[in-house]
Amino acid sequence: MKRTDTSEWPCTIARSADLLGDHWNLLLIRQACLGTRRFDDFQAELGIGRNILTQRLARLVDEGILTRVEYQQNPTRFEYRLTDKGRDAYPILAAMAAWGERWLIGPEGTPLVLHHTECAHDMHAVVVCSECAQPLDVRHVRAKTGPGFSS
Amino acid sequence: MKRTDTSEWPCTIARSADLLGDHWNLLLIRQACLGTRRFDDFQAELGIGRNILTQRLARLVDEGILTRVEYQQNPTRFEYRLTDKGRDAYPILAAMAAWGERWLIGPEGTPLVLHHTECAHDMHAVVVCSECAQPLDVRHVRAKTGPGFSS
DNA sequence: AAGAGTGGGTTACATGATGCAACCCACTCC
DNA sequence: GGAGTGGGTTGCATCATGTAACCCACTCTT
Repeated sequence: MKRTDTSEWPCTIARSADLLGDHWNLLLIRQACLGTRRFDDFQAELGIGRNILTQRLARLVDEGILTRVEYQQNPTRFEYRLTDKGRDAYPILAAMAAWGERWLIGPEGTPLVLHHTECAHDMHAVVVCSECAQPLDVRHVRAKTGPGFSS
Repeated sequence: MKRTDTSEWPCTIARSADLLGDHWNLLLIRQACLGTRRFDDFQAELGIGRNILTQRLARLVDEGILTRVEYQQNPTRFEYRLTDKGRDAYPILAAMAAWGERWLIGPEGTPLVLHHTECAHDMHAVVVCSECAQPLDVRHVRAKTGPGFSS
């Protein structure tokens, strides 16, 4: 049966999860953030099947994460570029990378180091509160229903 | 065929995606963060099939995100509690919620509002640089290979 | 001019993963 | 002794995936 659709649930995590709760989508956005734009490059870099890639790229374009741009005519060729919405998803990936760095790597150390060109330091992502700038901890966060809460 | 295993890739995003790139896992962690601990509660709150739930809980326990604790004998009953590793994944969910709030909701407003008890303000998550505390933007981040880079 | 790319897909097929519903079992409560 | 409760397992039909082969419109090489 079809995978459960959570995109309409009254929870922004569930809605995001409908798109981001798919490893190929996450990896495609990661690649796009790293500069990949062409069908064959995504395919070669991730080893994803071409049919699945077609399907995922279509979904991401549909959701407004990527745009399909013609970059050449005769023959017409397309490339996939991040939109603002897609670019804005990067912090989520950075947070996942930071978590993975803390919990998923062995003694060999991180495979990838992130460098922030703004401050010229190697860094990792930290998720903080928009109001007090303190790092978040589940135990200090409460969820209340908001105006858009319904079904 | 089996879904591609990315847990050994030399990229912390790919490794995290192997676990977090699954909507049920994300939603289970979310529920656990909200306080759910029992099999039947997870099942009822998410509407997930019982066989899938069994399988996912086993995986999460296996990965050290949850622990299966006996909370009663005669008959023996178990509950699932977040570990430190699991609790530490909350910021990722919070980042997803913040993104969802910006891009996935209609004019009706957010269904859920987060309240930070530390500073007593309603807030949203922001992902910043560990060194300069500025919000991250893909265009200012470069990835370099680190010590653990191999296959 | 024939043959080998290149870029971006589609098709077919075997096998895994899902959703759904029914069934189990060891208690406890009424 | 019949109805829960909590935590699962089993079976089945249908989807989604991985793999690999095939297409097509051009262009470049020999």
